[in-house]
Amino acid sequence: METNTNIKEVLIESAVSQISARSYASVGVQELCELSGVTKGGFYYHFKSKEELTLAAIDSIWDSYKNTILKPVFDSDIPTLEKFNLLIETVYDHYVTQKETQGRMCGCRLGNLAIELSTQNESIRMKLEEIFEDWISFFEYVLNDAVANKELPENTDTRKSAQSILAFLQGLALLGKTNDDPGFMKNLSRAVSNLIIDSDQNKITLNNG
Amino acid sequence: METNTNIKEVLIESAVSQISARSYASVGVQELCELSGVTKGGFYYHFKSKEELTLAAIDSIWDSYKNTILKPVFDSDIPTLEKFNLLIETVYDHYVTQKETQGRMCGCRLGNLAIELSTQNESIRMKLEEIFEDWISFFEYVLNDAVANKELPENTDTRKSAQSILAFLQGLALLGKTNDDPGFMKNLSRAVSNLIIDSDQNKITLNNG
DNA sequence: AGAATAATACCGACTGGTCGGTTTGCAGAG
DNA sequence: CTCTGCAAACCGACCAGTCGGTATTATTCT
Repeated sequence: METNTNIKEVLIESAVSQISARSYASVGVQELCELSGVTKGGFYYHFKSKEELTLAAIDSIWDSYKNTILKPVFDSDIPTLEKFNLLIETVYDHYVTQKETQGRMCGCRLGNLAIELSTQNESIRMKLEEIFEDWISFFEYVLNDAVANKELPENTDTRKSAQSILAFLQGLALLGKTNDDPGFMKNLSRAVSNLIIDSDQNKITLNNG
Repeated sequence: METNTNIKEVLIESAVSQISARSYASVGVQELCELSGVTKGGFYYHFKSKEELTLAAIDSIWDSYKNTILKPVFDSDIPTLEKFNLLIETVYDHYVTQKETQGRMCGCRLGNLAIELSTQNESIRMKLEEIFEDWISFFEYVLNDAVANKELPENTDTRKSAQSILAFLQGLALLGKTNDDPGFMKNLSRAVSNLIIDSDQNKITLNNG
């Protein structure tokens, strides 16, 4: 007999959308089952717990962020610094769309889970820690490339800069969510590049600034 | 008979510490009562709901942040830009202490509630929106002062800069919480001042940079 | 081939417990 | 005798997770 492979995927999709729109705690397994046309038994046949489903949902969110935001932006053929400006603009557009389609600005799906669950669920915390590390490493790699291409000076602290940029993104998402308004990111695309610093914590002086 | 005014305060204190260490959803009214030596009847005599207690807890947190962090830092007699550097260092110390005393890095208590509840509880969301607005206005006021004192140029975008600084703080707290490590803020004190931008979104060129 | 057996994929009623909140009881002060 | 300031018992709703059962397919044995 074949597994209906859709069940897992449909449940993950429901989990992503519901948990993102509300919170982990407020979304019930029963509710997820009803939304997905699955019974409780079906759920627990495929996932051993709500936590396990959430772990799968987190992977799915991260894949989606990489494919729909990071890759398009950083594969574009523009100078490195402009890529980071474009990133902010793309994320801004993303949140505007979110607000239009869901009626709400829900912030970063990973940041939301990180804050809600980091002190409560160690395996989820660890997964998110790894993902944020991937995210930071990705930025770091891009910046290292820019150093190699002489777009940035040798003494650029690419690690700290990458961390700062992710922190800035997460913070803007938090404020945007609180105000239910993506506007916090508007007109800040150029501000990100200010977070690229050298090893003495001074801002990099740009050629094209 | 006199109201035991301690009950409200003790409950608020318990709520602040428990909700900060875990989450709003995971902390029960019953539990709060037990920790505070109060019965449920007592609780609901003083607060009409868990939400109302939380609203009071949020006020208490904001008061505490203002008195123990913002005032000491910004009342100090140093140049404006160094105040922002000092802010980051002070917040870092705050989180280090938090981790030592509670065994956990729990992030910003207001940011945590903002992310968990903004999509679920409109009155809490509005209260946090107001508090963040106060916070931003405070930074903005400090920056405006610096412009008036010629510490910053005329065309400084104090509003956007203030927003960016708060976002950065919140983002660093989020990453720190996820990694259960305040280290993200270490050696970033000088980076904040990079977020002070002019009306063309260029970083302010400093005299003392 | 065909019967017997096993494994898979799923169903939905049910369990023990927790939730926020209510109702009633009651001691002491005015 | 009443009103305040609680205490204690209680309420229905809901929670994640379990369990006995079933239908369908795969495998083994003859």
